[in-house]
Amino acid sequence: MPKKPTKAASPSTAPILANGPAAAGPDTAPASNRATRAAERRAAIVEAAMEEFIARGFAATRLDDIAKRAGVAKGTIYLHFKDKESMFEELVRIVIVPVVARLTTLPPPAGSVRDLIETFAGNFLKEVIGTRRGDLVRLIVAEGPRFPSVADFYYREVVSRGIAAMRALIELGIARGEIRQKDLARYPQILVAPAMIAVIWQSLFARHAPLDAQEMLRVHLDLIFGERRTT
Amino acid sequence: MPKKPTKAASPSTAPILANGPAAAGPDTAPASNRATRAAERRAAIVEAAMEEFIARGFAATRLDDIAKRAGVAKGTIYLHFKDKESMFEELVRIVIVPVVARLTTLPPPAGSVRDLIETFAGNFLKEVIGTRRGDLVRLIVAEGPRFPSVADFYYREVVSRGIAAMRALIELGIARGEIRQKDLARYPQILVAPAMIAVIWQSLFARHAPLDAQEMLRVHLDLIFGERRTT
Amino acid sequence: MPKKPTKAASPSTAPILANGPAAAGPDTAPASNRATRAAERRAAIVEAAMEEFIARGFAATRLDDIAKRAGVAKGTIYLHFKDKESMFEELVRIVIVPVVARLTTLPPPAGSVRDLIETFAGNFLKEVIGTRRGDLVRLIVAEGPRFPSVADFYYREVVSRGIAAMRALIELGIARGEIRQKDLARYPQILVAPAMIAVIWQSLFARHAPLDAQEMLRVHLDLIFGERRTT
Amino acid sequence: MPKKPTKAASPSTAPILANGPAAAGPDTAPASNRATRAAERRAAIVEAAMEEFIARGFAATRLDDIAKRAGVAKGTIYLHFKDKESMFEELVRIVIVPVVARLTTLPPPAGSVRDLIETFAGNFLKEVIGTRRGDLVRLIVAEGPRFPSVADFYYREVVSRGIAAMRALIELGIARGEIRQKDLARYPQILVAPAMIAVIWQSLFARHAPLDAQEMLRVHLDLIFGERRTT
DNA sequence: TATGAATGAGATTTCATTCAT
DNA sequence: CATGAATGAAATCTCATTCAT
Repeated sequence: MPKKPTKAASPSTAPILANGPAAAGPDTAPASNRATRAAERRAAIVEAAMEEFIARGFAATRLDDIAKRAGVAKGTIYLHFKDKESMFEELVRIVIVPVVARLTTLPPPAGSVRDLIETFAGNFLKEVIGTRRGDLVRLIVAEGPRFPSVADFYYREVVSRGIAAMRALIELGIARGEIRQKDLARYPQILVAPAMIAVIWQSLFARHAPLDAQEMLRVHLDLIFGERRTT
Repeated sequence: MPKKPTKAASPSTAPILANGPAAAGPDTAPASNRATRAAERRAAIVEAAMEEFIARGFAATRLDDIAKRAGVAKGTIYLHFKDKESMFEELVRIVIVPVVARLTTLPPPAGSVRDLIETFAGNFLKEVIGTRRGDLVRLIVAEGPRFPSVADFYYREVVSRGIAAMRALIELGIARGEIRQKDLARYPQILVAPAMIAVIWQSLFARHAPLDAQEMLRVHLDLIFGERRTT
Repeated sequence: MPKKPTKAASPSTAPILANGPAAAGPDTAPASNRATRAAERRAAIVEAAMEEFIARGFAATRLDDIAKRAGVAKGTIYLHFKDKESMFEELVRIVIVPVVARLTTLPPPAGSVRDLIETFAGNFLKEVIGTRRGDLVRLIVAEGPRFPSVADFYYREVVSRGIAAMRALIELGIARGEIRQKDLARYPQILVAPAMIAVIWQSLFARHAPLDAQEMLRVHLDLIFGERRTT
Repeated sequence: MPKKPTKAASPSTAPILANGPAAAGPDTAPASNRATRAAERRAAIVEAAMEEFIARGFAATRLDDIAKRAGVAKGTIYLHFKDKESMFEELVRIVIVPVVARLTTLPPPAGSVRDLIETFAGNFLKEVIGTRRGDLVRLIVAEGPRFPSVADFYYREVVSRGIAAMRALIELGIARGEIRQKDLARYPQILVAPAMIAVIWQSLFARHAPLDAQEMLRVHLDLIFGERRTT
């Protein structure tokens, strides 16, 4: 087995769960009450588990390593999660839910559809491609078949909503005359395909041939909206 | 862990390695000489290992199951492969090489570029999406980061060549006036992105929302070549 | 292979590590705190491993048997030792160190050199020949070539020191006129050779022809110091 | 396990079984008839097995390696020996018998007892210490307890005879007035002890502190016979 | 007679899970 | 609540032995 890279492969070292004091690492100043401490520990476990699962996949991840990285004892993990499997399943939920929550409170749709999509793609580039969150996508692709509940959840919460949102945007674009090909609304996957490819490419082939995701997405949007006059 | 489905999840039950009598299953009539028998066993192991790796991933696959499925004793595997890891690495090579070989002996480019690509895409649909070979792509995406040599090999043998071939086709399309957007040649990934997405979609979400890959690819090609007059 | 004699061949059943309550067997009353219990288990493993290694040699010893004999689970061994090999290497150190420690705190040299050596030889007879410690010497002879680190350690800690001590005694004997042959100081091995032979003889040939080691050593000392007038 | 030294540790590379065309290596010109060929193979197996057993001990020796070294197939070994165990037992006999045979046809006792013993010791030095045959002695010491039949055989054929021969020599020396200490005849082991120590020393400690066995034996004989006037 | 591919019991080692402290 | 030593089932890998060729 390729020896364990103690550090995750991802260039981004920012925690996958970002926000609030509860997400702080284990060496933070001791919080006031019991409940807070427990929440901190739980957050540390989630964070650590995510890193390990991303770096090694479900089966090859050791609870020992998660515990070490989270700065807790092995037994502590079992106070928060039933077992390794359900930990993995819960984890995906825990990590994805806030992301979805943020997406559903989108900025108000202003400007052209292309601008909307470009803004969205820009965020996606910044926050997903080449980050831990991108690795999470790859993790779900990798483990999905063995964790139908994970695949189900991901489809329900992320994919189906994303597809619906894209379809709405496309239809808006068609209605406004920005997009000429009506059939595109039937396959919103086409709109996001290059972005997904970019995510995977970064994980696997970045060191062979770096990919300028931003520029690729621009070319792709030109294909859909027509090339821009001015830049 | 989702209890082991002895049968692979893949809908296609055709062997991933297709050709010749040597690839026959273990219940074939006994062949003449020892060398042939050995080759048969080896092929059975490769076939069985591929199924198991696809169904469970590298770490969760048991050599015991591979042996059982191949109809050989556990020790026999070690006559053909050094250990589990190098078996996995060799396996990917063994399975991919003939595919690449077939691709490089492509039919002579005749007709329009769109026709060429459509023919190619048709083959791809038939032979990859929803088949074991598609699952293999997903497996490589899943295990690539832990098996850099596999990712390297796959990039070198499949991805870089595929990208080059696509770029050549795109440039031909541009030269002939079939494709208007010149920038596309810089990102051939855009051309194949929907096909890759289709592969992954089939593995993960087919039961939630079946995807008509053929139709999606047609829409995508319309985007690139312009919509067809007649259908 | 001569079927496994569950009990060691050695006549002495006293533990090779003698001292303190921590060395007690597994069926002792449970001690107070965890650290003590862990130390007890470790001691039990060391004791059991020594017995098994002596009885069967390194390669033929099964960790299963060590675990059974020590009254612990197989996995427990790996909490204390990295693997079988380093267990063996550590074991020799663990067992030898206290012996060496005791030897270096020798009784103050009093009386004639011959008396000194006879006292020493007497202790050696009682504590080494025909005991587990004697078997340990044979074990080191047996496994030394395959465990250079063990041979090194044994040479450094035991042999070179023993040789040096014997040389000092011989030179003292020469200076006092008790020993006439000056060259003996160049080969202190001659002084201890019969004792070593006795150790090996007991392990291998005792049942064919018992050897009165004590008497043999007396004859040998007569050779060196001259025969005693009275006895 | 200390990685297998493909070459034996012994400095002497001469075969342990020395003589006659039947002992020739595997790449000798093909002999005339079947029986000869079979004898050659058997000899090659014996030779190879001895090397491997000496280098690794009984349990750690692989039949595969013996076969490879002997230049025969693994199955061939089973045409000559029942199994690994009885191969080891027979081996010791096969190797030792001719040695004993040679010893029993000793040169006629001429000259002083000391000269006799010195001649004998000289041969011993040349033919045993630091050679494969010396390693064989160590092997018997190592494996004896697990192979009582080997220890028995060795005691019967070599040790008891050697002891008897030494005793006879000692008694002759006493009768002739060369040896003054009469008790020595009761412990002929004392006579050979330094030689045995030298054998073991070479195997284990030669690289830490080389031992001039010849000189040590001379000093020892001086102890027994008195120091020589002239040299 | 000789081969060496195949076997499968058995060895070492790992690691998710438990539970006394 | 938290711990981490202990467990033991299960995994990988080895190798003496067999047997069809």
